[in-house]
Amino acid sequence: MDTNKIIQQLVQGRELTNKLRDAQFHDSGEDLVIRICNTFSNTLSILRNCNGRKSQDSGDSSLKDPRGSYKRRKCVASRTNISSALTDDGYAWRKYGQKQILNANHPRSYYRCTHKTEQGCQATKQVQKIQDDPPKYETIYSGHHTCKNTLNPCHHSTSNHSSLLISFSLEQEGKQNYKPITYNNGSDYLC
DNA sequence: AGAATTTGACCGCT
DNA sequence: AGCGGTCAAATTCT
Repeated sequence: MDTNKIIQQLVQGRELTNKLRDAQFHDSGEDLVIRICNTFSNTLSILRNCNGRKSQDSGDSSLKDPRGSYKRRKCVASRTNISSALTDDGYAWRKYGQKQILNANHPRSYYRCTHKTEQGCQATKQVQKIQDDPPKYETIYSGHHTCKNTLNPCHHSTSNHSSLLISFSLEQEGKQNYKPITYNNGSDYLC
């Protein structure tokens, strides 16, 4: 397939969304537009990754091993998402660590997939607040979900945005649905 | 009671 | 040596 054309189209879409965001800076719509921008950015970075260095990683090395000899994950393909709020990405995450990072005002939280133990899912993410007012959070995703996420999406009858969010989330993650509920400090997202 | 979070320690990398 | 990522025991929550 012609990934260059796809990238070109996505770039155009992102730019248009940026213009839209600048034009209408109202609270309710802004968050959604930011999400859309992030989706474009993520898709682009994924495509560029595939384009640039194909065979590089192919699965993540053995990171595990009992204490004393575990190897750190390095150069794993990652995606960065910057959001004005802590948003649910549809996966169940378990927090496993928190660190104060040098020259950062806020600690960084480390999450791994809840299904890591049962299904060996290697997906992880790091969440860090990068700005106070207005709050902005940077989420760095590493690895891919190999788990079968058993969580079902919430269908709040009051939410008119859910269908939109679902479709974009599907694009972003390649599977699973978006559940528009509040972030729950890293624990499982349950309806 | 089981699951999730917190937090200090450990370990690899630079 | 210092930093950042992960582990795992202790603690808290449901």
